[in-house]
Parts: sequence; structure tokens; C-alpha cells
Amino acid sequence: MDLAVFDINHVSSLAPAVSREEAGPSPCSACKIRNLTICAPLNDAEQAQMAAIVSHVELEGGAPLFDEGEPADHVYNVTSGTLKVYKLLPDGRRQVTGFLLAGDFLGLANEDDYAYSAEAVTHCSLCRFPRRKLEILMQRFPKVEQRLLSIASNELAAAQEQMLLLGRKTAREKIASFLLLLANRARQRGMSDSPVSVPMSRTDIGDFLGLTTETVSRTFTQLKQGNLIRLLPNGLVELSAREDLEDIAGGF
Amino acid sequence: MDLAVFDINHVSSLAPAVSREEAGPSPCSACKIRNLTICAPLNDAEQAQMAAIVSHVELEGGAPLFDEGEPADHVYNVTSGTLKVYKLLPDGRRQVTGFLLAGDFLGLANEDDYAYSAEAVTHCSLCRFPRRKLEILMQRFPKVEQRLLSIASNELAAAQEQMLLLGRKTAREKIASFLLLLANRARQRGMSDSPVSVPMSRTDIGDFLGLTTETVSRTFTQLKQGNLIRLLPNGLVELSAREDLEDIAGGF
DNA sequence: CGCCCTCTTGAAATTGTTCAATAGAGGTGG
DNA sequence: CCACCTCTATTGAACAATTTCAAGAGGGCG
Repeated sequence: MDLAVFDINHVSSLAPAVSREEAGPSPCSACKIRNLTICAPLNDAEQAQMAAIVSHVELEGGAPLFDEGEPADHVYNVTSGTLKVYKLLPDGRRQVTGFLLAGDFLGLANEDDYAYSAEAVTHCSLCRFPRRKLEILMQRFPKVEQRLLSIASNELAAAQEQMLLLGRKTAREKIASFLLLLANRARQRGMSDSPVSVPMSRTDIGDFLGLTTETVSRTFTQLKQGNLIRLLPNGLVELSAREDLEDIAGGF
Repeated sequence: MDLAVFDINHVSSLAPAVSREEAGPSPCSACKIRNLTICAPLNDAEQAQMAAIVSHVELEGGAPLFDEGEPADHVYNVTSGTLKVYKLLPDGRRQVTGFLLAGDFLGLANEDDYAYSAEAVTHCSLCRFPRRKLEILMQRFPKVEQRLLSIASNELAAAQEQMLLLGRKTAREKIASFLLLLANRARQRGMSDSPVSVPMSRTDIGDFLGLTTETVSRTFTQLKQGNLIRLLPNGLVELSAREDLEDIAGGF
């Protein structure tokens, strides 16, 4: 559970030339997922002002980003890798409320403190914005605030979809929905949707779907034996019969 | 399942004097829940501009407000009564994703269509805003957009809490959480939190908590027999041992 | 090569569901 | 005003899905 946080300003003071050359005048101009982020609506000049307040964070798999209850001083945009966000009950039961991929935004909080914990699943890099400074920039660029509202609306719709899954779907339906969710998100990002990468553990998947690891495992086996999926090495899953999976998932 | 929609402009053209006298120059100036709504950050002059685009809707219990998949042309603020919002699976299984009380906002959608259905539980009144016109007003009053973002953030936090409930809590914990949620929301609105009003059916409660009506009923009975609650007439529930309920609910 | 951790598989136990029947509450019409 | 009708809530018993407990298999890393 090592935490590895690198501030790009710090790094570049050690090796500025390399950092600058790799990234160009501003690392943001090379950002491949800009259109997914809160920076999407900004032109180059405006984006430079965002770049002025951003720092860069790298996490290795398993490293925490922040914990529920900590002061919510920063918000983040994922630039690569996968994270999970989760909430705990007093006795340790856990609900993973989401997995975050490149382009996803996290840290939105209305209260002073984070309402959930965030932890890297794989090696991740993120852009970090001080919340205060971002709020000031948002007053200058209402487009960013609109973008954030748009992101929040999308997350809300996804949360409602997840409530439907948690409250009303069977284990089989949950797993089918989950695989299709991952596949669709991979496709949006120009990555392979079959085989799709499933980098998180069975425990994480169970905690996301409201199941135990054993049930997740058994259900994968069951789908595999029905020739709906194939389990490949390195956490890859081939969706051999997407249509059937969609029928099982119940509309996705 | 009668739908009763009254446009306040229409009503006042029939009986303008009465309508004006009851409400004052603008019905909004008499609004008792303004501080909960999207209008909260506006001064009187600004609020008048909001009033110019608002219309008033009344629904009787059981009447639908809109259905999933309909064009999302309006957003609403509840001014009195209780509504439920829900999603359906193709075979009819239902997940109630929330109950809305006075001051609550609904209709936020990023896509063109509503992502869920909304239906009155009790007799309700709402303020209706054409989405297009509200978007224009938001550009003039960024405060409203900020307010909306703040509302969306709160809803997102509530949605995550509900995912924790749906995915990881037992029936007993779910019912305890639900009663405390209703009680807290009633208290926020200056209403009695014990006995708390529980106007929705056992089926609605079950569909909100991911349980069947039978399990809801049995769990109420069980809590009653443990002297944690008392079931009074007219859907009132006395929380006789709030501390114990909070322990059961697992932090609320 | 072996250890550790995760995943898989099996069998028993449990929670909540399903099916079925009764009780109660609210509304309607005689 | 009461009887009846209907809809919702409650209760019971059998059933099923998922969990829990337990053991073994596979895979990656030192």
C-alpha cells in the first residue's frame, strides 16, 4: 500500500528539460483525453490558465488517493489507469460505488470532506486541481462549471442505473451488466472492448455489484460454460456473445 | 391515474385577482421553501425573471409526472407533497431511486430524454421550468448554475449512500436507514420527525430498498416487536429508540 | 523452486423470496 | 349507518438464490 505522489512541478525542477520536451510547452496540449475532461470546453489560452494550477499525481496499484472523511482540498482528472471509489460500513463491509478510467473526474464534494475513499486499482496518473483555485477559475470560465454540471448529471444517471442493478438484478444479470459496462467504456476510449480488460480483483467486482467473491467467480464460470465469455490470461475477458449478454443484462 | 396539470398563467387568466391576492405580486415571494430550491441564491429582481418562466403543476397521488424515455423538456421543483422516481427493467422489476419532498429538484438530464420516471405518491404541487429557458437564465445567473451543481453534488452523495445500502445492508439495516432518512428530511423541513410520516406503500418502500413488500412488512413488525418503532394510523411511524435505530442503520 | 495470494470449487447454512391465505383499512352504495 | 367490496398490509410455510465456511488449484514473484 505504498503511496506515490509526484508533483510535476517538483519533478520538473529536478529534470525540467526532459519533462518539458516530453510534454511540449504545456503537458495539456498533448493530453489525449482532453475531450473527456473538465478542460474540454477551453481554448488553448484558457487551458494554459488551468495548466497553471494543475499538478500531476502518479499512484501505483493499491495506493490510496484519499479516504472518506478527509478534507476535500483537491479534485482530480484521471489521465491513465483505473481507480476505485468506495464507502465502508462501520464493521468493514464495503461498497465500491465506481471504477474510474482515463478522462473520469473525481473528488466532487459539496461538504468540506470527501464522502468516499479512492484507491488505485492499477498504476494510475491523474491531474490534480486545488479545489479553491478551481472554484475561482470556474467563476472566470463558466464553461467549466457547465461542464462539471454535465459530468455530475452523467454520474447521477449512472448512479441510478447502478441502483437498479444493485436493488433488482440477479448475480448473472449483474455480471453481464458489469462486463458490458466495462466494454462500453473501453470502446469510448478507443480501447479493445473484446477482449476487454478487467483489471480489478474478484473482491472489488463483488463489492461493486453487491456480491461475494465466490458468487462472482461462480458466475464467471457459469457464463464461460455457457460460451458467453472466455476468460483469457492477464485479466482479459472475451465477450463471445455480446447480444446474449445484453439480453441477460436487461438493457444496457 | 388522473393527470392534473394546471398552468398558473392559465388559472390566473380565469381568476387573476384571487390568484394574485393569495400569492402576492409573485407567488415566489411567498415561497416557504425558497432556501431549498434552485431559486435560493437569487434576489427579488432576479427571482422575478425566474417567476416569468415558471408554471405551476398539481398532481394527485398516483398521477405520473413523466416517464423514462420522454423528451426532457422541463425541470421541476417540488413545493409540497411526495413523489417517487424510478427505473424499470424490461420484465417490470422496478427500482425506486428516490423519494422527493418539498424543495427537491427533479428532471436534471444530460441527454435529451428523462432517464427515469416520476410519479406522485401524495397530492403534490411543483414549479415547472422549461429546460431551454432555464438554461438561458442560467447563463445570465451563474449563481443558479452553481446552485444546480451543488444540488447535483448532494444528490450524488446521496446516491452513493444508497448504493452502500442496496449492495451491503441487511433488510433490518435497510429499514432502519430508511426511517432515519425520512425522519432527517422531515426535520430539515420543519416537520415532525417522530412520529414521521411514511406516505408511500410497502411496495414502494421495497422497490426503494431492494426488498419485497413481504420483507418490508415483516421487518417493520420485527422492529415494532423490539420496541424500536410504533406503527400509528395514517402512515405515521414513531421512532421510539432513535439511537438504537442509528446503530442498526450503520451510520446515518 | 516454493511461497503467498487470488481464484475457483464444493457443501452447508441463511437470508430473503415466492406462493398462498388472512386481516385490516378505506371507500361506495344501498 | 352499515354492509360490502377492493386494495393494501400482514402472516405463514416452502423454496431458492446467494452467502458462509472450508478446501484445493492456479499464477506470479522472490
